[in-house]
Amino acid sequence: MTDQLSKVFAALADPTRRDIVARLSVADATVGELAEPYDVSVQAVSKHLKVLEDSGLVSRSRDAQRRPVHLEDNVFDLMTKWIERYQRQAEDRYKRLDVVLEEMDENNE
Amino acid sequence: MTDQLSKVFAALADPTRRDIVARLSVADATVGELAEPYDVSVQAVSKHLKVLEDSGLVSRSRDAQRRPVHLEDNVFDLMTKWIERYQRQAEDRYKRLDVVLEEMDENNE
DNA sequence: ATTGTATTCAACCAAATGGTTGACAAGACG
DNA sequence: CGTCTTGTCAACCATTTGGTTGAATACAAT
Repeated sequence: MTDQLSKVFAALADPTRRDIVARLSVADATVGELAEPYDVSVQAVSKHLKVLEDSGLVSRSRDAQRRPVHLEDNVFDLMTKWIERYQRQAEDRYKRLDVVLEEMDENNE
Repeated sequence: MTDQLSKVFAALADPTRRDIVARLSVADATVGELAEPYDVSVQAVSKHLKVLEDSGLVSRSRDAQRRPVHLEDNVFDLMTKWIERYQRQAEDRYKRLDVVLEEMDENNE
């Protein structure tokens, strides 16, 4: 699982990580702040953030002993492009199917 | 991992499964047809299809001993809605930040 | 009735995942 | 200096994942 698209999808497959992303869309936050509402250890959240960082969804800077986490929203485009491509492809297929059915109809008249 | 969104993201985190979805966007296909180009057993592909089916991304009908697989493209909306929501949220935040910075600039003039 | 084709089920295995606890590193601050 | 805060690293554990092979099921076809 080396490609970024796989990593991004895998990262968002976890509800806790999706929630972290949701909260980061409002404001940057430190690891401690992010961990606070969850019923898991700070280390576990730190691991989640590593997964998110590896996927490119977040970046971390440094402020003394704090590590503010920032959402890299540009990565969303990677997903939406993939999704839209095949969604469109599928839709187009049904459109073409409609045409075929219409033609069949016309031939039956 | 019970919620559908988690299942859909997890399903698409695998390159083989993404490729299957891509091919199904062109046309329905049987398990055997889908398995053919990959260097894994038919059973492995059958498992992949089970994951895709559990996520709601595909459905299977029956035609004698065949099990034609069909892409349920409506599930894409589930993802795009989630993504767009937080993408917009993040963008709005930067817009607001821009306003703040502009105001600071104005005060400095 | 036997054989062939398409697919799934079952048991197994190695690797990855998400969690834990304990120790450590880097700064802030008394 | 010593100590508190913030976060990561390391080792460990149970569960899940993606693959395998072999057996079983469900039809078709001869």
